Amino acid sequence: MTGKNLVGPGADALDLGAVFRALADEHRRSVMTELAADRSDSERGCNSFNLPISKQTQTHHFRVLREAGLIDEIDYGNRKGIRLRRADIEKRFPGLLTLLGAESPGGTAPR
Amino acid sequence: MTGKNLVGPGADALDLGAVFRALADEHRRSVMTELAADRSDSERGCNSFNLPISKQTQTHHFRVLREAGLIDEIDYGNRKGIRLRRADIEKRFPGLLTLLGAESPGGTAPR
DNA sequence: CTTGAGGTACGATGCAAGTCGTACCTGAAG
DNA sequence: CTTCAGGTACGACTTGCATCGTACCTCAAG
Repeated sequence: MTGKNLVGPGADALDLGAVFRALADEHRRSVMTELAADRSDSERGCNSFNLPISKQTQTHHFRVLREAGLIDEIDYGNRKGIRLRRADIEKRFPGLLTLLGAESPGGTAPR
Repeated sequence: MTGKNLVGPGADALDLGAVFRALADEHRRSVMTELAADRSDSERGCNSFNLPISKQTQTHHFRVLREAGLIDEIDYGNRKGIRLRRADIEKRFPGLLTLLGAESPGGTAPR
């Protein structure tokens, strides 16, 4: 079965404020950082991120990311797929995804 | 008199989370967009931004921007100067300031 | 059919953040 | 000196948001 894509804003309708608000949360940013690091942009499951929060809260965070236009959520009924909207983000905000890789200076250096 | 520079984080200590949280607010982002658009990086006064908020709230917002490492605040006693930390930002998060110029598609023109 | 895992909807809660009122400080101009 | 504009400190208020509890839905495997 193909599953239907849950709606998000169009590529030209991405709002910088919504994007920054979405990326302001640590959990959502860690998801985006993982997605941005995988250049194959393969579809991922919701619990492949090992977020230390309840599933209700995960639903909330993924919705925020989708409504900001950063990811697609594919609904399969009893499970859900996550995919980065790399092309749309790069078109609208070029360089944003690269920024997520600069999270810590020199990779995972101690503080 | 020269005025003393209020303290902010070092260039290598800029935190992406703090930066995104700072840019999530519309008023702070409008300030940063204005600063980023001025390539001369001249020092500006606090009320040269015409923010539609009280001066106490302005004090709050400029402090958040300074503590995120995005601006310098120069204290002259009875007034204050604001300057963009362009070099530090570009070194730590290259492309971030360019992103602020992409606020609305096609410059500032409505569609 | 029943069961169980993945996910959502709704509401409640606790905390962080934006806003402003009052009072006070600093320095320049009278 | 006094006056006044720019700015800060503190507190109160309000809103937004992250979090989770309870209940319900969907689908696949028994």
